[in-house]
Amino acid sequence: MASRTVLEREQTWTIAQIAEEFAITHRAVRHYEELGLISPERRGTIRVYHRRDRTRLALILRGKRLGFPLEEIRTIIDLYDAPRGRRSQLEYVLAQIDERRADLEARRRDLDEALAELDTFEARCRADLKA
Amino acid sequence: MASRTVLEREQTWTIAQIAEEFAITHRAVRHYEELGLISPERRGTIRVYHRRDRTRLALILRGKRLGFPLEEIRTIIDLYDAPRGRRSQLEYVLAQIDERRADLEARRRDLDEALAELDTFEARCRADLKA
DNA sequence: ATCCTGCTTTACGTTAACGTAAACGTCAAG
DNA sequence: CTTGACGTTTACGTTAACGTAAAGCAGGAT
Repeated sequence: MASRTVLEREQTWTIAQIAEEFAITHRAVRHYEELGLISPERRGTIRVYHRRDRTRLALILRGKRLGFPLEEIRTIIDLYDAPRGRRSQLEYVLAQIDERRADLEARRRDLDEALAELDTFEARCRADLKA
Repeated sequence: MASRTVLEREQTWTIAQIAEEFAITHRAVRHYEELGLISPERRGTIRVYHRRDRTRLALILRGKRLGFPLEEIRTIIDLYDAPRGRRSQLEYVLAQIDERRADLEARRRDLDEALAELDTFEARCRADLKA
């Protein structure tokens, strides 16, 4: 094995690696950038992705799985690294968090209801099987 | 108060009432019908909605809130009143149920993670406030 | 008879989230 | 030096889920 650089000077990734790892296309990655969801470094013309971008991508994809539109996802994840500086800002952020939480909890209620219905439905099916 | 019909001969609704009650548009209701998600009775040319349609609409809207595409929602709710007759059918349905459950549970994991992150993020904000 | 209200169909428009193709720069390997 | 392998921009295409007219029927009120 080749020796590693002793000072790991912050790892970076290419767009191909990112796409591969997150199982999406280059196009999708650039699309998220167009919408301002990520903003990779540029070395000349080429995009260079850092851990920060990967974190954001993970959040984006989870947001998608949860059914949020990309624009909304952007405002949400922007919250996370907003400059939590002035008091007014902080209070605004806290309010936003409350909204988000309410939204997510409503979804969880829906989800739990759906799961419960699945259960009772499965029970009916199993009963039919024995008959 | 006017006297009610003693034999309540199964209540029905017009498209306007349905749209109003579920807070959606006539267009959306018809759209769901085009995709085969509901199939109201026809009296002449006019659509007549029964309780069955209302049940389905509720399921549709919940599916939407959970981020499922309409086509998928259709196959799901069709399951609910599939002719649970022959054994082979039943086993197929049970398999489908398992898939659905896996899907929903994955979503719940995502959701719970998101909520957890919101919590820790809120904590950080509150800490900043005291500083 | 005519007008209004509610319902209908037909059909084109719109937004979101990419897909897909074209056309071009670049750098290391053959 | 030319050929790939990757990367880039530009731009039109596509699917989903309706929105939005346009145009017409049907039955009750005026």
